[in-house]
Amino acid sequence: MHVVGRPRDESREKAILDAAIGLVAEVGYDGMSVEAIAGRAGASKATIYRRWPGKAQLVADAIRRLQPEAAPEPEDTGSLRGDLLALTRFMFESMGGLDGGLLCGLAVAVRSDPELGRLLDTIKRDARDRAQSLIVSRAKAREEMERTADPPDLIDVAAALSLFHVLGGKPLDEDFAIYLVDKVLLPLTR
Amino acid sequence: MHVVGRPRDESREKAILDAAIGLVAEVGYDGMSVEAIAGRAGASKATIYRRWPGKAQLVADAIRRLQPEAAPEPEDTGSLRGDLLALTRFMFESMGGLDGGLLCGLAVAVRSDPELGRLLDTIKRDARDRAQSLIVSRAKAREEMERTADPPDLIDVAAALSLFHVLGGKPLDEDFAIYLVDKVLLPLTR
Amino acid sequence: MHVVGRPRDESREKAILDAAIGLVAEVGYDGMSVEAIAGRAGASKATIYRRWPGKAQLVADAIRRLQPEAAPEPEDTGSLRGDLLALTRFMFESMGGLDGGLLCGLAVAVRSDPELGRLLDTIKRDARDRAQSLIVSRAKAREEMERTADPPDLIDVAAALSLFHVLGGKPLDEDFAIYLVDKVLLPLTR
Amino acid sequence: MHVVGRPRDESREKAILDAAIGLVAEVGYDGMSVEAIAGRAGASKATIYRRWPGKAQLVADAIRRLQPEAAPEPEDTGSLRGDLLALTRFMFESMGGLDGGLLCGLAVAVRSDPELGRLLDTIKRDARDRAQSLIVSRAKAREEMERTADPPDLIDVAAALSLFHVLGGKPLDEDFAIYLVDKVLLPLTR
DNA sequence: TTTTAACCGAGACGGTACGTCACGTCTTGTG
DNA sequence: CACAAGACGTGACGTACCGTCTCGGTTAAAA
Repeated sequence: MHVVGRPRDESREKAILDAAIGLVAEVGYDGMSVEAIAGRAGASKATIYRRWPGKAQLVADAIRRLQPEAAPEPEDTGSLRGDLLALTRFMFESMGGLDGGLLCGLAVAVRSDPELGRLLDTIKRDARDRAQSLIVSRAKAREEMERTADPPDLIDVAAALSLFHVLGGKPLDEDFAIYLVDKVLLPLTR
Repeated sequence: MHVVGRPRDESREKAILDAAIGLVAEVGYDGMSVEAIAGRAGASKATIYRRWPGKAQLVADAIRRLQPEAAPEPEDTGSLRGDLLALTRFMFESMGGLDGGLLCGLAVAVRSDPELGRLLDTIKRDARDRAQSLIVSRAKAREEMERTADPPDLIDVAAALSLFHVLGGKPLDEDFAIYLVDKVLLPLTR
Repeated sequence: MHVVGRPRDESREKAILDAAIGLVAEVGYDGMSVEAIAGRAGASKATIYRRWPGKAQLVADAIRRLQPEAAPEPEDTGSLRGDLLALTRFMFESMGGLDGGLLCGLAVAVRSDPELGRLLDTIKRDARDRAQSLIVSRAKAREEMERTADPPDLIDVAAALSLFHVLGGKPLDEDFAIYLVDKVLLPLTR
Repeated sequence: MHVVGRPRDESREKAILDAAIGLVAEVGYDGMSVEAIAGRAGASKATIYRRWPGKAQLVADAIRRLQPEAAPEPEDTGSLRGDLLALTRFMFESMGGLDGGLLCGLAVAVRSDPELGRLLDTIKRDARDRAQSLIVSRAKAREEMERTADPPDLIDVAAALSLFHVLGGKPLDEDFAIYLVDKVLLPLTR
């Protein structure tokens, strides 16, 4: 362990990740260069490579940071449909930055950083564990669902369809949210 | 239109696309070089760049070719569940090549060739128009579905979940097909 | 020997050589392409390669054509100095096109066509054989030179200095002609 | 001016120029590739293109380096003829590498680097300023030349004739040196 | 008159070099 | 030590040119 020498300037990390996120969104994974990240962050390549093993891992980390550290407690809207809509809208928001370009970065980065492969899980895992069970139990309490119902992972379905939607170049708007809830999620609870 | 000059050797196109597909599958989009494609195809870079504007578009085209030109008539298995399973298995097969590496190629290529964005549509469009309506009408005839039922685009849902599944690094196996049909597709028909 | 088939269109040769000369003068040997020659001549590459083995030989041929087929009888100006000046001016004229660009073409072409190496001889050979002896004998008749004088090849010297001059980027103007005659050629006759 | 950053490794320059000279001599300007220079120098194309704008300028620089930085003091041989012969032999030596291939490189490079056009001057400028005046003043002291004599630039003449000679494919040997001195240079001093 | 064979323009082909750019490593001086 | 700056080797990119080839079409001598 090193006990002497100049300590790392932890502010660099944020600057670099912010620059990376911005560039992924603007020009995509392939269109950006590590040099551009360094330039925008006012950092140097040496600093970047001292902290991350490569471009892919850096971008992976940057995307990871995009996810909210703590999904807020899903609010109780009073109905299953309302809860699902709120969940969908929240997911849209947290995927907001994930337009085509960012997803490409993700898809590529996933190759070099298998651990990032679980990011897609993470997008929904917390939500599922803390949201789905809550929403479902509320719905059962309201007797909107049968006690014995065992729906599939709704968040999986919602995330998958949203990803598919956005990959096709279409926007994650209210129309799609309503379609998603009324034609897919809600029927799956019955 | 050009009326004179040496005509293009159309056999080159197939050779080049085959080489591209092979390399995407073996080393991934980033790991392959245009020169390697040319070498494997017994072609020259000039020939490649005469036909495609760049690497991304070439790979996009190559992936496009993977799709079956004509989806076969979906067989009548005698039950809605059987039909859906057959459809799912067929889709898995036609997505077979789309492992992680290939999907990365796709994800990157999609950026430079918006038209490829509609590939995801194409994966299912024909199938939907000729399969979903057939399967649904058969199911209604068998009285497995209500006459008035209007399920969402089942193929959309199936494709989206499959893509999501494979992006997470998991295989498109029989277990997942059964989960997909029994927990998602079939419930959506009710 | 072929006795049947369409005979060559001899007009193509001139068109191609003219185009080649023009391009050498405009953009230099390296800056021009065989395709550009073909385009400017309204010809095709096949026609060019049917007649010349390569670019260097074509350019060599084109430069060769620049030389006058027959040097005119050098006029008798009444004095040795006048004769030498006239000779020098004539040489400048016949080297007129040989600016830097053209000389580069020549220098490169000479490598691939040793026969062209003798072009530099040709620039002066005829002149020497038919001019130097004439000028010298006239001068001896006028008693401007001793009967026994045996000057070096004046045209060699004139050509070499002119080439050197032009390679340095300086123009073959009247000032240089007078310098050449008064400071070099004339002294060599004494 | 840059005050920070890794300084250039000046040893690379020599390695690259040496490699370039070697290749020009071996295969000629056209026959060599920048990649070959890089390979032989143990350098990379990036390093080459960071220092020179292109192949022509690199070769120009390499040829420039061929010239001796400091022409040695011309020795006093005791006679004008001896001094001129010594000068001629020295010039032959310093032009030694300038065979056909190297001259082609020069001729081409001259186009892209006008400053190199003055290389031909440099071949002789120093020599003239420090040698011609010395040789001439010695000759005048020995009363081999008239005090009032004002010969042309002998080194110009010698260099021009030598260049012309070598361009014609003929060697710069002792025979030519003697011809040059006895038939041209010496007569010009009278 | 028909055949025949070489010519012509256009332009695709395999190759090879060009000059650019990015990656990830390294080597400076400064704090 | 960390850091900014930036040179380094490596290697892919996309462009341009070379010299060859294959087309459809033309032209004149031979049959």
